[in-house]
Amino acid sequence: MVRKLLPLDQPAAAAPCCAPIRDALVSTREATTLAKQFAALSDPVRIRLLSMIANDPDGAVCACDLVEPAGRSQPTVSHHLKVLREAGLLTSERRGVNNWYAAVPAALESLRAALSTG
Amino acid sequence: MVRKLLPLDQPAAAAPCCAPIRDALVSTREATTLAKQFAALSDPVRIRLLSMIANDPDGAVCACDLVEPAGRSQPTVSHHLKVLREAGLLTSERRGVNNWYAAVPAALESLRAALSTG
DNA sequence: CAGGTCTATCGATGGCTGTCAATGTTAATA
DNA sequence: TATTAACATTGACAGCCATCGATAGACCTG
Repeated sequence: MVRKLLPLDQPAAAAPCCAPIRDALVSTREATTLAKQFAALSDPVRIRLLSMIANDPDGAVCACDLVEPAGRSQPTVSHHLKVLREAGLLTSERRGVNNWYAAVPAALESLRAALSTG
Repeated sequence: MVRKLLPLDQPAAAAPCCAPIRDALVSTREATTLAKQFAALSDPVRIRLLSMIANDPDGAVCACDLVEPAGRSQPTVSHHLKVLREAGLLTSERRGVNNWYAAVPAALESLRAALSTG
């Protein structure tokens, strides 16, 4: 956790994927999309990683600073970050040797919308 | 899907379990609780089951009416309903031979809160 | 009581997943 | 170029999970 550069900008917005669960009947396709996103949140290590990143005052966190607080090995943390990124909840940007991760607020908002009424 | 009785009342409210992910750092214990709840939503069949139940005009659905639309065997549907019930997202009530399932709006609201900012 | 219906449970199975050690890859530095 | 640091990928393994057929239990009806 040595050579750092600048944090990255806030990522672009993500459109809501599906109709709200409590608003209308969810199609099989929509259900599959939603299930994948919720699956990304179905691990306590990933929840904590996302929490750390989303609450960072700079808006982005170097991967090197996530290994120790996560309490897992470096490959395992890298794996979890990849899952969160592929679910659209995180973006990553390489800056020199470091990899900076930022949350995607719109993606969380999209999931919130799926749990809402109307 | 024959012998039916009356639907059940709306279930009691569920208190929010954890601090919002985007509001403060989530502890390991909170992360585990949240992860379990999100895991209940990490399957497309369960998403659709929850959607069907939460959108029912009567507020409750007989399990017998969920097997065919779920597209899974009766034991599989029973298993998924159990997962949703144990996650606090559904309640069940036996009425004669039938088992009626109802959504727990406060539980969904609790998950929404975990994804909110502030 | 006998028979039928609804639902949960059991046992088995194939696939997925979290984890780590080892290795590969990329980039900065001497 | 050689070395070091940061990070991803691979391979392996154990545990979990979705699924179904078979079965059991509960309940109504005749």
